[in-house]
Amino acid sequence: MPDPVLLQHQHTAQIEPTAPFSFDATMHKPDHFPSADNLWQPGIRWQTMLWQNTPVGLRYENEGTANEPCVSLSVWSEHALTPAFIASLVAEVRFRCNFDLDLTAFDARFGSDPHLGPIIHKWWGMRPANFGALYEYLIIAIVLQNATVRRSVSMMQALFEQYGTLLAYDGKELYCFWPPEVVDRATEEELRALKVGYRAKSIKRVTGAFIRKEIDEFKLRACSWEEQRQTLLRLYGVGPASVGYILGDVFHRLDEMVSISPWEQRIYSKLFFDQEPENPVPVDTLLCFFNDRFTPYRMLAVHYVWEDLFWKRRHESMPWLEKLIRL
DNA sequence: CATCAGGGCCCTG
DNA sequence: CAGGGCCCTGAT
Repeated sequence: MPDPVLLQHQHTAQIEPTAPFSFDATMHKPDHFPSADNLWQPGIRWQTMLWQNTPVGLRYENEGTANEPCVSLSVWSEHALTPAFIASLVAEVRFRCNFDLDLTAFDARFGSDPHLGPIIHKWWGMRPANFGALYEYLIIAIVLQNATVRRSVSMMQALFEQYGTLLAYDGKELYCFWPPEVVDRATEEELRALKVGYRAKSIKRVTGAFIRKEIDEFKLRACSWEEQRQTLLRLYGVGPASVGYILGDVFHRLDEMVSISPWEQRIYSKLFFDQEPENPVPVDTLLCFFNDRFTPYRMLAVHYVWEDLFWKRRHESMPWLEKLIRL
């Protein structure tokens, strides 16, 4: 391991998310594969962040309750930060973590639903969240493609070790994502040496699109849902499955539900129809069902059921699920 | 040892 | 619009 960059300056800010807010169910997603840029324990999430080209180490801490939410955000940096920098960073994490999401309409509509209601109350205030930048999510999406979880983890780790920056703060050592310029300078062969295989080409070309400013995360936020979809689909190596995740997680499209991959199909079949994975419900049937039941919150509704399943998995073994996850 | 499919996507015919 | 190929890895 390289010598970490020691972050010695610490700033703190208080954030009050909208109520209701579930800290743990929002700030930790048990279905995400572990990656060296973050760490979680109940009540605390550590997360590195490259903001305005400055690597920082974040610690989110729960200091509130579901109905009186309060998050204390500590920011570690190599050099002292200006108030303007902190302010823009706080605004950005408010967006990324969905701290301003208003769940009241969703809760009112589905809170007494026989299936969804109990799950909503169990994870009261949970919201979809994404802790990184669009560029970073794209890299993760590419690394996820056509690979088992174990392999995705090792590809991501190799990329961090080669191109990321190791940060030391708050007694932790975590990698920070690289700016696109760093991977832009790398060759495809260099990437392939990290065993990312044919994904090297996608990583290079997506990185190039950011370098050439063909895509801008902040401009894209203001675009329509379909404009966002088309812009993302134009990226080489990014198809409908990756775009679906990005529209939901990065752009908070709570009704996104377009593509269902075979493994998701089998899990949905079990969760919503109690069908065994061997003979799953057809994708079209699932899409119609979600459409009828959950519009305009198809992604959000499914997110609750999905996350509930993966939280359960932490202390309950579910052999049918283990088979589908393929570690 | 060989073969195959995996938490997709591109490209070709 | 269907299907082969793609890097690698682990399961069979």
